[in-house]
Parts: sequence; structure tokens; C-alpha cells
Amino acid sequence: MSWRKEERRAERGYHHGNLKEALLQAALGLIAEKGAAGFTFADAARMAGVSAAAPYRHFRDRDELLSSIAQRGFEQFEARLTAAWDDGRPDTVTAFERVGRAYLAFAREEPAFYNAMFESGLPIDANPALQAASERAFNVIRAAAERLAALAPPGAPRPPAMMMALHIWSMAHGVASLFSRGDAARRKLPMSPDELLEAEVLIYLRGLGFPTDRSSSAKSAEPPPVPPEASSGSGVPPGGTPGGPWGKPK
Amino acid sequence: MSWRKEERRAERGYHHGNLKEALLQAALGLIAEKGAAGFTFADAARMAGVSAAAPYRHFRDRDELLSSIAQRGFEQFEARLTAAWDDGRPDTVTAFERVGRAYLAFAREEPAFYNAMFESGLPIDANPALQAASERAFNVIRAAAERLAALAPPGAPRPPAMMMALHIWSMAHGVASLFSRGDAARRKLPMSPDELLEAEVLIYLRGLGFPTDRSSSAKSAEPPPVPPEASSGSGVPPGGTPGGPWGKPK
DNA sequence: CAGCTCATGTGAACGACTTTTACATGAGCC
DNA sequence: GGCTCATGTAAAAGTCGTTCACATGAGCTG
Repeated sequence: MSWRKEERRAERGYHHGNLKEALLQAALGLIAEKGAAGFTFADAARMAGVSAAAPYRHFRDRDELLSSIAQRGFEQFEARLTAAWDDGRPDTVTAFERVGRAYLAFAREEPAFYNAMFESGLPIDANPALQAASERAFNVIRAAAERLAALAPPGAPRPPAMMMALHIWSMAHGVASLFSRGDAARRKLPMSPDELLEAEVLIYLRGLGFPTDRSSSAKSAEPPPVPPEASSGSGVPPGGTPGGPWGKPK
Repeated sequence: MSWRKEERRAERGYHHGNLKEALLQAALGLIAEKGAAGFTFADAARMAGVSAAAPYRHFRDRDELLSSIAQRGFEQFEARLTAAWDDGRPDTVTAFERVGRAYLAFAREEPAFYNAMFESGLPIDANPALQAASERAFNVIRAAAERLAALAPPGAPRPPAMMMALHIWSMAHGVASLFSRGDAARRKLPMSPDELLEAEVLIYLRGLGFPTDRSSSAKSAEPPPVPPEASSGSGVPPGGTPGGPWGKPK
């Protein structure tokens, strides 16, 4: 009937038991609340109920805590993008769009992670592990772009997948940074950030010669695994809105 | 033969004479060097040769100095975008491209301003003057988009200028944030940020139905078929490179 | 169980920063 | 010449990041 280690330690004697994790969680909350710049090492310690010196047993300094959070962020980011991509189902363009929305959703729903990853000003390429994690996340977009490029329409030249990936990334990051968070999010837009990005990507893909209408999707030589009956999934409809990527052309 | 005020004061007696300006300049240098997060009020004071309390005669607090810099940044930004736009000369698309490059050039050449404006985490919409300045800068892009939308090709529906402007802004900001500065700028790209953005915008415009080739400028409303000859061009020719917005279609 | 050891936490201390307060200086005006 | 007010200084309080010597106690070893 003896308690297991974690449970006993959680009752906080002299030794905290989970301090590292507790600090990470506390920091996550603080960053979400006040930004990575305003986040304070001492505050995290206080929130975990330990002295200001305790965190140094688990992190070399404040920056290492921040890096740890960014690292986790990139891992979760990668996971979400991978899930959204779902190996290109039901069709490549739809899945691609879903990745874009997942990007925005992550920026919106995980402001602390996003902040640590992209807005904290910490030198990503100084930390190999961090850089690798960010690389893995980007590779999801890259792989998706690869698949998209592979089914380039017959008439058009095949665009370099790497370039497409960088373009899509910059669009998603730009929209997320400018409109989907904190400051400028209040800027009154004619459409939601999700719609804005979706339209942007669709127009871009059309510019590359991809058919972006579900109706005209399965023409030439690519795998259309799914009949055109659109799943009425929740959230944003998977295709472009009827009438082109933007609402009312008139 | 008496010296004029400024000159006498510049010799620094008890009163500095230009402290406000000196602090702004010092801060600009410090931010360019160590980022807005690392910039320190005390350091700026030291650099100006005054005590740590002196700056409080000119700025309510550290944030107000930062806001002042961001404000100036937006003003210079607007000026540069306006100059780049040059009222749409010699033709709308060319001028539009130039605005994009001006955006990146500003981010690259004025890292301190750009940092204060977009990466310092200060609440832009909390300061009406700042918000207005940022609005004015954006309006340059908006006006350019308006002109572009006005000459929409006959076949295609006319895209909302506001949406176009937001799209272009997000592209420029995304490329600048991700690839054109500090951290991830080291990420090895297949092309320069300038080329990346140019291709992105050109593909986007083509997606809207705009002719993006100078040669076939006033034709019809479809993506022009591309001859397979690829230019291995260096530099960034102002139009789309012949052979499409990217280098080697192959 | 005694005792050892090492990971983990504490408290005190240092220097730097932000901001406030009381005081000093001197430029411009009568 | 003297007044006054903008602009500077020094000192102090409070916070942070960080280090160091020391305390605690969990888990092993016998």
C-alpha cells in the first residue's frame, strides 16, 4: 500500500519532486499572460512555491527554460501539422488547406508556445536540438508541398517544392503574426484570419496552375481517392467558398 | 559672435541640450545590436553620458522610448513604401513589386526600427498615435492594391483591394520575419528573401488573373504558358523572370 | 537500521536595472 | 541681478538574474 514516488513527492516536503515540470507549466502560463519578454524566472519559481534559486537546479539559466518551452512547442507544432496533413487525405489540396488552418489554430490556441518559438527573440540556430525540432516541423509543410508539386497540372511547369513550402510558411506566419494574435488582432478585418489565409493560399495555388475548385478537381493524372461528396465537417468548409476564394466577387 | 543655443549646449555643461534626441539615437543603436528585449534604459543613459534618472525627464518610462522609436519607424517605413510605389510608375505591377522589395529592404537595413515596430511586443493599439502611424504605412500598400485591383483583367472577377493588401502585407511580413533577419536568416534557402518574396507575389497575382509577364502584359486573363527555356539569372530583374516566377521549372 | 551520498532545495549576497524622490544647476526672462 | 522652471544628479527602494555555501532527506549499501 505504499505510495509511489511521484504521489508522495507531490505532497511537497522539502523536496518538490516535480519542480522541472512545474516550472515549465508555470512559465507557460506566465508567457501566455505577459509575453516571453515579460516572463520572469523568479515569478515562475514563486508560482511553483520554491525559492528563487531552486530553478537553477533544473535549468542553466532563464534562456534554457525558454528554449525548453520552444522545443516542446515545435514538437507539438509538428504533431498538429502532421495530424492536419493526414497524409494528404482525402485529397492533396484539401489536406494542404487543413495544414494552413492548423498553423493558425496553433498560433491562436497556444500563444505561449508560439511566442517562445517565434517571438521570444532567442537564437534558434544556436541550439542544435531546437533547430532540429523546428526543422522537423517545417518538414511537414515541405513534404506536403512535395506531394502537391508532384501532381502539378499538365500544362504548367512544376514548381520547386521547397519554394512552395517556404511560400506557404511565410503566408501562414505572416497572417498569424499580424492578425491572429494579441496586438494587431484587433485590427478590424473584412474576414477572419482563417479565411484570409485560406483565400491567400488558394489564390497562390491557382497562380501555380492548380485547380482549386473541388468541382474541377479530379481531371487529369492524379489520385482522386474520394468521391466529390463533401464531408460536412465542422469548422471551415474544406474547399474554397463557391464563387472563388473570396466571398462575393460581384 | 555668440554661439547659438544648440552649439553651446552640444558642448555639454550640466545640461545636455539634446538629451531626448541623443537617447533615441542611442536606443536605436542598442536595439539594432541586442534586440528590443535586450535594450536597457540605463544603457542608453550611459551612452548619452547622463545619469540613469535623466531619461525620465523626457520619457515616462522605458516603454515610451520604445514607442517613440516604433512611431518614427512607421513614419520612415511609410516614406520608403511611398517612394517605392512612386504612384505606380512606370506600371502598376512593376511598382507593386518594388514596394515588396522596399518592405524587405527596410526590415534588413533598419533592424532597430523593424524590431521596435513588429518584434518588441509592445501593444501597438494601446497607443493611438502609434496605431495611426502604422495605419498610414499600411495604407500605402492598400492604395497600391486598390490601383492594382482597378485594372483587373476583363475575364476575372475583381478581387477586393483590402484583401489583396492584407495578403501582400502578410507575405512581406512573413518573409521578413522568417528569412530576412537574425535567427532563421541563416537557414539555407534556395533563393534570397527578395527573390522568394518576388516569386510569391507574382504567383499570387497570377492566381488573381493578372498578367505577370512584361512581354505579354495586356493580353487576356489566364496564366501564360511558359516556354521551357530557364533563365539562370542572378540578381532580381524587376519583372518576373522569363520562364515564370521561379528559376528553373525543368 | 545506521550511515553515506548526492540530487535538490534554501538563504544570503552581488550587481544591474527600473523607477521615485529630494535636491542642484543654470538658461531665459523680468 | 534675481526668479523660475526645465533639466540634470544622487540616493534609495524594489525587482531580477545569478552564484555560493549550506541544509535536507531519498535511496542505496551493508
